[in-house]
Amino acid sequence: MGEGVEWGLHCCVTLAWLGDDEPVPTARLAAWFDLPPAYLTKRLQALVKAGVLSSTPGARGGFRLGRPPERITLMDVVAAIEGPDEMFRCTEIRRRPERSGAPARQFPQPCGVAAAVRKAEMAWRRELAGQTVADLLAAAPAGAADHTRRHFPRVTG
Amino acid sequence: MGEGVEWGLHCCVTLAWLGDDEPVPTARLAAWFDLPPAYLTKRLQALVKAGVLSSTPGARGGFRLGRPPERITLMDVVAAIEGPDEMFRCTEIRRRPERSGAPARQFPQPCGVAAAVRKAEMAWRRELAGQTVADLLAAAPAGAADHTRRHFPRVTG
DNA sequence: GTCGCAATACTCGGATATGTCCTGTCCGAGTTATCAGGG
DNA sequence: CCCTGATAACTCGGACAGGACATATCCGAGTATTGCGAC
Repeated sequence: MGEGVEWGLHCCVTLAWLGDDEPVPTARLAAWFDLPPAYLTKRLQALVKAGVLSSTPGARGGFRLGRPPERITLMDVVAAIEGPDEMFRCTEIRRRPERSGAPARQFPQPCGVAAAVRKAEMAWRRELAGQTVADLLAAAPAGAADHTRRHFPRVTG
Repeated sequence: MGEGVEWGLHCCVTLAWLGDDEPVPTARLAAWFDLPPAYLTKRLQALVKAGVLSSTPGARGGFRLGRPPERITLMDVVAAIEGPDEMFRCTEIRRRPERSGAPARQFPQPCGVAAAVRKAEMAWRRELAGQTVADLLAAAPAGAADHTRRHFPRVTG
């Protein structure tokens, strides 16, 4: 997993705390978390394309949540940033004996090995899809939202 | 996930089918699956170090299963090949506002974001640990073992 | 005031370095079986 | 028949090259707000 996932999730939580009265520019988020601004922008754009965030261009523009926190699952964020492809890619190794001279056979689909690993992968995805940004907000300590709302605007971007 | 995982699992299944009367050299496995021999060796060595396989040096040496298939979980193979580190690494982004001028706070440990993702990661690991190579053998089609035993020795390494 | 115009502050998308890790190869050292030759 | 030594067949570990992908930066284009000046 790239670290972009961590960035994305923390940005979502922060945006939720700040509310969506007015959009937050990337420069501020980058300054807050001490991240490279240009690169963070790329990641946020990916979240916009997935509908997790919405962006408003122009002066006083920036990013805000694309929908309420209860409807943003961790799976949404991970999928948007890491890309849609699964972590286990079956290259059909099992068929290669044919290249090496063995006679062709009937193979069940999918490959048993691939199916087994994918079962685990589905558990991972299901667990991610079962948690929302709202859950993260609920689990955060009491003063966290206030602390953010108080000091975020003061950070020099 | 690197493709080494697929290699490792298929090799385990094949080794199980071939039985452990006599060890199987890497060159044969590589020829069977049409894989780069030197690189496959590296992966098998990792499995040996984890106890999944055992190796016998010298002429007529090679690899065989390190323990019965029922006691080799998919987690064992994945951990041996992919390494012990978790896929999500928390870099404690949440603390960085302090660097940017915000006052220090008390943070719960672990970070809520990290905990949420790790919960999903645990589901993935649990699912992998719940399946063994023996399960893969049981799920394979009827003739697969025979087919392998018949044609494997004929492949020119 | 208000209309128009320029400057500013943002996002968006693409092009481009840089770095890190996965993939793949090679070589030397150690270990064991096999085999040939001499007693 | 047995002992000995050489050869061959393997694993093991490290060093190293190449390429793919993640990381990071920069620039031009588009868009909205703000502010200024003229009427």
